[in-house]
Amino acid sequence: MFELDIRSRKPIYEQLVERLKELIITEVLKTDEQLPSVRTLAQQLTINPNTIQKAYRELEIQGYIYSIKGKGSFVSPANDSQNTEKLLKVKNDLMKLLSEAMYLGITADELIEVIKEVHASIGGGIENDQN
Amino acid sequence: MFELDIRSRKPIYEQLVERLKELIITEVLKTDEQLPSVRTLAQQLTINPNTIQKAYRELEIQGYIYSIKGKGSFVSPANDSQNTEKLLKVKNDLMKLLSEAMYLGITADELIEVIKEVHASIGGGIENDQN
Amino acid sequence: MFELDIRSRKPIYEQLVERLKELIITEVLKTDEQLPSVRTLAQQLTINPNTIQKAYRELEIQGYIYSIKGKGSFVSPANDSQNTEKLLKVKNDLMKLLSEAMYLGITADELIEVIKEVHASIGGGIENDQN
Amino acid sequence: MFELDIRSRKPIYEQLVERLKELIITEVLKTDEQLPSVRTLAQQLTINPNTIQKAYRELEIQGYIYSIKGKGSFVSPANDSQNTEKLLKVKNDLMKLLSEAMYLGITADELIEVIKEVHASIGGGIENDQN
DNA sequence: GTGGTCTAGACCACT
DNA sequence: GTGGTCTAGACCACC
Repeated sequence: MFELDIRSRKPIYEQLVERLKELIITEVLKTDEQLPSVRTLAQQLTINPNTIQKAYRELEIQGYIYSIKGKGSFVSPANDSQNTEKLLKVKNDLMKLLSEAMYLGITADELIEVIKEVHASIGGGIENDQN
Repeated sequence: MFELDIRSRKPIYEQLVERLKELIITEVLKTDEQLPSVRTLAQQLTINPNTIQKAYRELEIQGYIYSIKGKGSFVSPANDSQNTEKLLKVKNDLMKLLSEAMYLGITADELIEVIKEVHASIGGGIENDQN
Repeated sequence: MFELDIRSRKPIYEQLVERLKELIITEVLKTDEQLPSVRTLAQQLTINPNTIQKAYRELEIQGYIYSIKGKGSFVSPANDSQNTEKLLKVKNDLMKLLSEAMYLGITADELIEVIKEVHASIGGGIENDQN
Repeated sequence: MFELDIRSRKPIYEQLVERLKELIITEVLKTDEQLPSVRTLAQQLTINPNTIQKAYRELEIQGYIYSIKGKGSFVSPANDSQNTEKLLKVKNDLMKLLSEAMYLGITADELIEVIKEVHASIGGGIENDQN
């Protein structure tokens, strides 16, 4: 469920935040569902509880979850602004990466192929025009 | 020309690398053109020369520039030998990012728009659709 | 353990990189084993920590070690994904060097001897001749 | 005749030294043959005369050439110790590179192939066993 | 405690 | 004057 890469240069807590965001956005974790407790998760992932704490705090700040003292942490109701904000960021990143790919000489065919591959592996989620 | 955010969590040298890459990709800086000298740029940005050094070194490793002791730093030609492997990496990143975008529900129209925008800002470098 | 020549024309950090690579290749330092901390090693060698840093960073780029903030630096597993391209580069270098050796009149016997020596000091890692 | 790589990280004068050594060892430049004058070569390669000077001085120190004031620079008589010394260095480098290749998992077959390729492109210069 | 970034200032090698 | 290396010492982020 959580594929943490201990060797990555990206801090563990950031990996956790990203992964949990993804689970929330894709609604694997549904609104008001309880997240695993800090200690449980720490034990499961053999990771320092402080690290989990930090991830949860970050998620709370960003509005993805809310915590109730003595009870635990829960998924916040979906918020459109979250999604659109993220989409904007992703589109921006996409532009940067596309620029780089084009500079390096990616061909239109290759580009199409990449898109098709992704499209197949996801299986829709993108409205397609004619196929 | 260089908008550095000294307070950002992103290290200054990384910001520099990104910005310079952008200038090279968009061909504001052209092949074999000389970059500002380490010291000059350092003075201009009121930043330590070592920091500029680090950025230039990183760009050299990534193949975007080459430096010659006693002469200066210059933009590498776009079609280098190591390009193939770099393209492979970028294509991989592209797939990840596209997956994410599709998960978040990017529409085909938006995607096309992004591609067109990039295409316009670079001005070819990708074999195109209808000429 | 580390014989650094402070007077050599070769930068200290490069000497460090070479030496550490050697230790990793000969498996004196084994996969996931922790390297001495930047500060510790700096003190031991009476060298500035930044210099050690630079060496470690270089080794990380080359894929021989990985570093985790707050934890330390560790030996990367030998068979990494990026291995193929590295092998290609090394094979190329090997060809150049072999050409030079042959020009200088190295004999087949000497060549075989070199290969055997290396083979012995590593102890396999190459599928071998007769077993 | 001189393929200098202006973009290489290796200083130009070193490239010159290496190239000239090679020409002398392979006897393209024969004993007591006159080398091109500093100015001529500088003009030919569109390089600063000082750089040529430095290369010639280095070659003189290493005993590959001798200079006569007012006449020019000439190839020194072949010296066995030069060759053997260089061979030793090359063998050492070969060992390092082979170690690395093996660590990266080069197979015996690949190694043999590399050797054969070089052998073919040189066309002997190595005493061969059976073919 | 660990790695990572940055500064200020020095020195060297190369052109 | 250029890039490149090194030091001494500071501060931050992470675990």
